[in-house]
Amino acid sequence: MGERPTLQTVADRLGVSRATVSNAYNRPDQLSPALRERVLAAARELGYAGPDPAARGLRLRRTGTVGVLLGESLTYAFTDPAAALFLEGIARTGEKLGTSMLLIPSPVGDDATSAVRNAVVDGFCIYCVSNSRHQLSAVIERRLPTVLIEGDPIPGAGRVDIDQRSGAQAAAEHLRQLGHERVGILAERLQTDAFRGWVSDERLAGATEPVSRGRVLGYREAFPDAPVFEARGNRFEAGYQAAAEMLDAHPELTAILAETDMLAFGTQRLAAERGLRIPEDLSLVGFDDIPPAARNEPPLTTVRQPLAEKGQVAYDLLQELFAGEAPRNVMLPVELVVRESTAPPRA
Amino acid sequence: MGERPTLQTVADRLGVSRATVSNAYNRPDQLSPALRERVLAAARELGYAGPDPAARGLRLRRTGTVGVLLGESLTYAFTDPAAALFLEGIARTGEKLGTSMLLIPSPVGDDATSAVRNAVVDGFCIYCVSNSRHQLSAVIERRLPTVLIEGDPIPGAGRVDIDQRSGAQAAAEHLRQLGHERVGILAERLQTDAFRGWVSDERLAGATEPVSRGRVLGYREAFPDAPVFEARGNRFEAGYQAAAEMLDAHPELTAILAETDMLAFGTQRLAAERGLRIPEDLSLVGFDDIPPAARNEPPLTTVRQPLAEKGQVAYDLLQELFAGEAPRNVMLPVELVVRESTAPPRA
DNA sequence: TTGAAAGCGCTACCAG
DNA sequence: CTGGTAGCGCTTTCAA
Repeated sequence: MGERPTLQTVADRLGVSRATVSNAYNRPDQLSPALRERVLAAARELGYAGPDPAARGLRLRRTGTVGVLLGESLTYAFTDPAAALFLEGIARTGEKLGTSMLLIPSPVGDDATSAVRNAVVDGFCIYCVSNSRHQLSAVIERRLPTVLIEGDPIPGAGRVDIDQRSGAQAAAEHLRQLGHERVGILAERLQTDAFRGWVSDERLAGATEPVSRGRVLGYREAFPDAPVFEARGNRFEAGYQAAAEMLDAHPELTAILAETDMLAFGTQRLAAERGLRIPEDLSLVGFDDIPPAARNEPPLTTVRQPLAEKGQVAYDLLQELFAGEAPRNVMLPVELVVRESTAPPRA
Repeated sequence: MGERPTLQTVADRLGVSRATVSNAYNRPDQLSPALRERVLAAARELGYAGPDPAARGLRLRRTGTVGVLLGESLTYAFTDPAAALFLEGIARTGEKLGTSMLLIPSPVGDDATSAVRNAVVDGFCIYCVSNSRHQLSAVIERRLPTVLIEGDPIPGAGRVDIDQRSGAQAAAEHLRQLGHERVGILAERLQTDAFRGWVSDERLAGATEPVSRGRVLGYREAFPDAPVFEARGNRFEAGYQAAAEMLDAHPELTAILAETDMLAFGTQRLAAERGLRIPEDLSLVGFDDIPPAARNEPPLTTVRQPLAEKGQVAYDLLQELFAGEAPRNVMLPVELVVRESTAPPRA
């Protein structure tokens, strides 16, 4: 114990200079293998774990870590399958390069930005953080390479996106072609507030959340008069409750367009409790195509987006920025996947 | 652009000393509010984002980040619900304190340890990493506060654990009391190799993975002769395939004890395909009580462990170590949850 | 091959 | 309340 050993400690022990010890770790070709071995042995003996990462980071201006900001609480990362898959994509790519991934919380406290300002990272990935302007500007101030995922553009930052709107439109069009005319739309947060309830045209027009805005507008393109209910949070229960209000107010509906698969699952549960069969009594459409969608009973009609690939591409764009290249925008394809939760409306 | 501004840049601009600028950020009570405001304004104007985290970390020997090691690939974090819930517990606790969480990969490459050695963190949480001895010793060498989750003890490290063995034993005993005599056990990795297949008594005796070892031995306590099949990976498909081999070889079985809920789910799928009803034709027991277990059809009998709490407690123990307290061990309770996937064997 | 010296950007101490 | 000063532990020329 006692003093924490440093490069110097090891150097002194061997009677060599700090530089030599440093080289033993970072540039093995700069010294004889025998000496290197001696250095490493001495280090082991002294309990020296190698160059201190903080000091190294200071000197090198590089840490091998990318920071990830999640819009919601950090717990979201592990709760929402779509977010999890995206992160898995990032993780997988980082893993290949041996880089770590720093999950940065959005504390509700007074200084939401301190975690951003203190993050020892080489760059940032921002996933749906439009709701936390402060955090966003803290990231921008850091002037580090940054990639936005499904967010409104920021100058200098790369972007990876999917075509929310045309995906949603295709799904709605699918319902229309089946003969549906009375459909309800279940939305997730449209603005940065904590609203929950029926969505007015004004609210929809003023929507600030890019994902929700794109999807709901896409749905509305096929069904301009469809009622829209805004759930709070992308969770099963939120979908369940939103569906309840929707069907209470509009028992005439023959189909539900949910903004996400999670909301669709909640809707399905409610439908089951009310004795509505899917798709015979009610058609149901989701968005995302998270893995459970295909395993669902009945398998869910939904819009597939390449979730893991999104993470991978985000990481690649970040690499490009590290390399000094100009920021790029990438638009990933979406695809309507028709399964068995949609059918023509009852006669 | 150009030069990245530093504390000094801001100080020069205002004609004050570095210390004053530093104080403006870190000790607001050390200077007049008016001056502080001027400093912050100048910083904003110069595009200075606040003290550099790397330099700060070097000076303070503290970073506000905890490193988390996952045994498997990092993707495991987002794939396995039990791991995800544990991480959520950590995240939630960290979020309160405004600290970030660094996910450290276990690259398969030559230097599995570089990510550990380069991690700019105040401490580590180790989740099931017994399979990567190199990484483990790299962590130990760092001599930072460390907490082990369900791992074999390390001197100086805190530990949070659950009583795998008695939980498993209770589950097995439950089957015995229902009248089962011929049961099969589905295990997950018992040793650090990539084995998959029937488990000999020798292999079981030499099991190095604490979680699997505890659970399987617990199951075996009630059924000393039960055949054990080792799946590769805690995944749905692995459970499916393991169950297939188990039931092919032992069609006489009336119940399956799975080491995890995930393996149980895979087993259920296989059973369904073979026309075996649960629990009428086959009783099924899991372990973990991940959320889908309760929603399963039929609801799964399993052993509940407090997954999120495990993360929370781990974080708390780490805090204690930061505060200089002695490392503690905490054993969290498990509880058999009898649902509808178990019943007496057919006559 | 090796070693001496110059910082990377910051905080904390101490004297004003 | 302010401003010098002394490092935190490291990497990297450059000269030997």
